[in-house]
Amino acid sequence: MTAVETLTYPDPADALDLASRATDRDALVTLVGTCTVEYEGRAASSLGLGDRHVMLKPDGAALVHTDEGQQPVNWQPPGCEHSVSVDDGSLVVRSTRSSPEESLEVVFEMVAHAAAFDVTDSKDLALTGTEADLKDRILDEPALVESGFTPLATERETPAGAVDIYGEDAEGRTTVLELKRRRVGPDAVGQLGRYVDALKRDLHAETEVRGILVAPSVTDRARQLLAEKGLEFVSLEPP
Amino acid sequence: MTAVETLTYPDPADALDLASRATDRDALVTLVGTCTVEYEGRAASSLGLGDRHVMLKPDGAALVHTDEGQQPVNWQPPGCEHSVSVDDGSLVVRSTRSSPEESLEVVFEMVAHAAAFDVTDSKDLALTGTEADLKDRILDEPALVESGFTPLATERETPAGAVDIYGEDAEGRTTVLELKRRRVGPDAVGQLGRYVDALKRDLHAETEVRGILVAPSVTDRARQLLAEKGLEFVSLEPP
DNA sequence: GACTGGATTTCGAGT
DNA sequence: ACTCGAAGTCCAGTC
Repeated sequence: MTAVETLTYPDPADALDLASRATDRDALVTLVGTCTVEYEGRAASSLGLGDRHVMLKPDGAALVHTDEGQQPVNWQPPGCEHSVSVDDGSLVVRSTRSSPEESLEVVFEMVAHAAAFDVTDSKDLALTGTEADLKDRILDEPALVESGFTPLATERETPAGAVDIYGEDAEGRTTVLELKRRRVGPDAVGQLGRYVDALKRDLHAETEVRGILVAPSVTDRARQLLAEKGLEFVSLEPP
Repeated sequence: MTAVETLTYPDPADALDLASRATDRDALVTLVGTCTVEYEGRAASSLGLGDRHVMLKPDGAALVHTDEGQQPVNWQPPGCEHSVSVDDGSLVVRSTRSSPEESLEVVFEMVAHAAAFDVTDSKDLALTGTEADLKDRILDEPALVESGFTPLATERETPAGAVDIYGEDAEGRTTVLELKRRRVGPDAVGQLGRYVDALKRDLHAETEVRGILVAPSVTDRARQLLAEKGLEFVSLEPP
C-alpha cells in the first residue's frame, strides 16, 4: 500500500481528475455520493436517486453498494473497461464490456467522497470445510461411508457428467457417491440419479449400480425422492 | 447524505474512535489497509497479510474486498454484530452472528484510510429481463409457446414443488412449463421431470402430462436428457 | 425457523 | 468460448 489519495465533497472536475488518474495507474477507486444507476446487458435495471458506495477495481470489476445487503445493488464483472467523465456538470462512471455486451452507468448528483488506493494482495486464501475436504475425508477412511466400500476413482466421467467418487461395495457392486458439504434438497438427488442412470446404461444392462448421497442431512422432499429412485443416503460432514 | 468523516493513515486509536462512533450511529464504515482475515463458521478460512478494503454496513453485513474479483474474499451476512477494538496496538474488526455461529476477524497491521458515511437509500431497483418477465410474456401471448396452449395457473403446487406455468394444450392435455431466462443445462430438465412425474402420480395413472422447457436455448446434455424423459423444448427469451 | 428455487448468480476447472 | 457443478453462495417468497 503505497499511496492514498482522497477528496471530500469534491467538485465533479476534481473527482474526475482523481478517478481518471487512479484508473489509469490501476488503483482501486471508491466514490461515495448521491447517484442514479442504469444497467443494460444480460438483463436491464434502473435505480433512482440514492446514496451509494461505488468501487472500481483495477481488474475491471465495478460494484455499487447501498447501506443494506451483502450483495451489490448493481455491478459489473471483472474484465470491464471503466471510464469516468463529467457530463452536464455531473460526474459519470461508465463500465462496459462486450461478449456479452453490457454497460453500467452511474450518474452522481453529488460526490461526497472520492478516493484512490494503490493496493497489492498476494491473495492466498486457505479455505477448509469444502466438498473437497469431505472427499479427502472419505478417501482417507472409506468405512465412514460403509464398511467394505472401496473408492476406485474420483471425478470419473459418465455420459451425464463426472461422479464425485466411484467405487464398489463389499459385494463388489458398482457404487457411486455424490458429496455435498451441507444439507441438500431435491436437486442433489436429481444429480445422483442422473449419474446412476448413465452408469447403468454405460455398464450395460443388468449391472446393479448403487447411488449414495453423502451429506450432513437431507430435506424431507429429498429423502422421498431418494426412496423413489432407490438411492441411499449416508450422513457425513466435512472435517 | 449528511455527514462524511475520514482519516488518512490514522493511529489505531483514532481509527477506532471513528469506526466505533460510526457503527453506533448506523453509518457505513470503510477501512482500507494492510490486514489479515480469519473466518470461522459454516466453513473456515485464513487469509494472510495484504491490502484490502473492508466495508461495515449498518445492517450488519461486512465485506472484505481485494483488488480483484467481483466477490469479496471474505464477508459476513447482514444481521451480524460489528465490534471494533485495538488489540496489541492493532485495529481489529470483529463481526459475529449466531445461528449459525460465525465470526470474522480482521486485524490491521496498518490502516491507510478510515471513513464513515451517513447514507440513505430508497432502494427502488427496477429490474427487467428476469424469469418473471418471461412468465408475463407467455401469459400475455400463450401462442408463443404453442398454438392452442392455455395457461390455467402459475406456481401451481405439486408434491415436487411449484410449477412455473400449468395449463393445457389444444387437445386438452395437461401441460406444464418450466421457464428459464437463459440457456439451461441438465438441472432444469431434472426440475421439469420431477414436476411432470409428480403430476402424473397426482392426477392418477393414465393421464398424459406434457412437460415443456421454455428457455433461450439448451446445452447438448440437456437436450439429450429431454429426449430420454420425453420432455419438450421451446426457444423463447424474456422480452 | 426450514424449504425451495431464482440469480445480470460468480467462480473455477476441464475440454 | 462453452459446459458443468460448487459455493461460507445470497436472496425472496412461502409455509
